[in-house]
Amino acid sequence: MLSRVSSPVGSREARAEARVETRRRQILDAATRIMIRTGYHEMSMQAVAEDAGMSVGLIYQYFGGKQEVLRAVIVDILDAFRAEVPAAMSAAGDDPQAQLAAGFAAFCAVIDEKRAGALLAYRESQTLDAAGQAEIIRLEQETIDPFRAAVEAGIASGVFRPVPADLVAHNLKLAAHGWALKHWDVGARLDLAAYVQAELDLHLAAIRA
Amino acid sequence: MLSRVSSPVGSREARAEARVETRRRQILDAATRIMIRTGYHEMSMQAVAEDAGMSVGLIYQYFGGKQEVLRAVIVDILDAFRAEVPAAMSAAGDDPQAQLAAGFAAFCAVIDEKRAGALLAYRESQTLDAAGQAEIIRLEQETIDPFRAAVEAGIASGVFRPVPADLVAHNLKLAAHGWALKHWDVGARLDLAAYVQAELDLHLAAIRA
DNA sequence: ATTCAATGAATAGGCGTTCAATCAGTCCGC
DNA sequence: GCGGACTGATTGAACGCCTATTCATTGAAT
Repeated sequence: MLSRVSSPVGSREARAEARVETRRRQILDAATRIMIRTGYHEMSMQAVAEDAGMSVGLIYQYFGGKQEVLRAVIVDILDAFRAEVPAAMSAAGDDPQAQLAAGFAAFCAVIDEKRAGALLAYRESQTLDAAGQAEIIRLEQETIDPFRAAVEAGIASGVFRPVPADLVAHNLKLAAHGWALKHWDVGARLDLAAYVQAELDLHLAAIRA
Repeated sequence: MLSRVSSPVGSREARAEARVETRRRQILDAATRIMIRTGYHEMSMQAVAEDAGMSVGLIYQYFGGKQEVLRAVIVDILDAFRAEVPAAMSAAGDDPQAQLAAGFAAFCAVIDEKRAGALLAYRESQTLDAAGQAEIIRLEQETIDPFRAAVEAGIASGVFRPVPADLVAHNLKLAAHGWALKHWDVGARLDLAAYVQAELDLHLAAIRA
């Protein structure tokens, strides 16, 4: 194409792009709602169309097919983690312990907010093809890498004893996921704040020098 | 019915029962193999029949339907955990630390052996109806209750500081599951023994008085 | 007049489940 | 022993249902 060079703001192209974004979001939101209720395999494209207030055919204008919708839904959820956890940690100052506490609390908060979506990402991610799975792994590692970095900084400064930093990051991630995965169990006894507090106490005690 | 009172060993009834068990196992093994490869929804009953070396119709003689096959496969896997973990712990003597170490090692060993099956149980258990899910929750709690008991014993005897015992049990379970869930990540850096060792070090350090 | 978003009926394929038919032992009267 | 019911295991083609995807057509904006 390469038609117009430097299209003006508010141009036809810009409006079109905005409409595309709106449509994709409508579809993603509808698909997320339905999948949370029924899971991927029980979600019919007709149901997504109805929930999104459009026709089936239109979905295929914005996504390649059912599996691409799934991939987009999962990436959408994981993106929230990737955006918020590192942000919370760098806002927490220089103390590794404070960073870990802030990052873990943020992680759990996002998980709590989107509990159903987080579970969805968990259980449906193996439905994706290899490329989709690789993308998910990348997003997840980007999310927890700040944990690893904070632990290493703490070891270097002597606040923490020498422990495998990546394993600690892995454990913190598991504990955050655990709030969603085993909510039927843990959630019956603790609220979110208490869970975060108790888990932090344990995980920090495990590594303190 | 109530035909024969006290049927002799090797009677018609006994042989029939043995055959039923053989058949159910053939079906379960075939279904497990296929689901590990493709997942529940992509598993067709025709494929199970072929893999098990029998006809489709026969499966319906031994199981009520596809979902009942799934339930049996999952229960079969969780049963291995429930059998081995408590056994390892009570064989480990009276010291709570030794008990936790033995139980955790056994848990991880079974997970490692049946990694694909454990993941399967994880992924597909939400496909079950309410009764099936309740059974799974029951099996899981039975498996990890010895962890809780050991932690409480340790607190009572002063080896451990006062921590929420059920949360520690929950964390140990997560760490064991983590070996399967995040094997693509952790397994690249550690072997099973090293993982068990490192996790135990962290989890025990977290609770030691 | 042209472009492109939007529709939704029709297509095509897959699969869980059923069931009438077949097969293989077991029992019993002779 | 022996043949002929009888019982229960086994088969697999056929049925019925469901849904992802397509595409000829319509509608609206430029």
